[in-house]
Amino acid sequence: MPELPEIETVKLGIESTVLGSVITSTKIFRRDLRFPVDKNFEKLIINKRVLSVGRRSKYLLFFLNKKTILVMHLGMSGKINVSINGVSEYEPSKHDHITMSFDNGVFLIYNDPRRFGFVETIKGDLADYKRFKYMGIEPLSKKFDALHLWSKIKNSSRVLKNIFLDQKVVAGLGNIYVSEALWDSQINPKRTGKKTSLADCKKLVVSIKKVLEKAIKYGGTTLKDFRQIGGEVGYFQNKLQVYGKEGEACCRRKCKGTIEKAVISGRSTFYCATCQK
DNA sequence: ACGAGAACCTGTTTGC
DNA sequence: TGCAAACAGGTTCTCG
Repeated sequence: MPELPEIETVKLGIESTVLGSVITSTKIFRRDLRFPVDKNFEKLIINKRVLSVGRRSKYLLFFLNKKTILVMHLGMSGKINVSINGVSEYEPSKHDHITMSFDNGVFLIYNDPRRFGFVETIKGDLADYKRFKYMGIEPLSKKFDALHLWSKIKNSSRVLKNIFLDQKVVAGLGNIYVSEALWDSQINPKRTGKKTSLADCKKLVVSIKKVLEKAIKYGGTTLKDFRQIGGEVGYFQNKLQVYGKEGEACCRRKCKGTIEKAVISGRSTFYCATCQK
């Protein structure tokens, strides 16, 4: 489910509710998530204050005092639900794995049916965090430009679909937004890195930023599971141009093509072979 | 050293 | 209708 825009949507929603609050209690109903929840997890976060909330790629970060960072990942099907007025008599629903109470009455529920997500804490410097060590650039950062991208891909014989799913190249794109950004650039997902020019990279960078920013503006994409923190769906699924649209007419002006689906690197990929070259 | 493919897990949709 | 297979937004591990 959640790619960069979905996590950013959650981050923006959660920030205003927990910023400056102290975690008063936490309960773990299942510890066997993608990685087992550390046995000291509760101890490590309780009585700590949220100094800020952040996001890196698809990871949600709670910067707590005493240099502790709480990391949450939502995997494919994860959700975070927040109620502002607390909850009395809480009974966990199916796939609720973790809850957290804050001193301002906020109650947070981490729910993930497939358990591909996880939570963990790290101490000290983010740069040393093992999952970020080899992670690629943030696509919405200023440093992500055509030259940067070109340097990463110009010698690669992999296809662009595959390259953009690789978090070591650009961090935060997933299966939906790769298809959308390639369509927006009019570049074929089967093109190799080697055959991608600097001028193409310019287009790709513009499209990636444009698609991600627009998706954030619309509160992310809800195909099935994704919810904003109050339970509302996102709205970007109404703005998708190719993802899930196999057999439909390409909606680019003057293009008479039809959207095709191909499995590339094991993932469904949607594109228009007529206008994406 | 790298890249493709499998694996992780549950729920829903598709096809026979 | 019923059941089995395929498929789903991500990441990590194994194997060639």
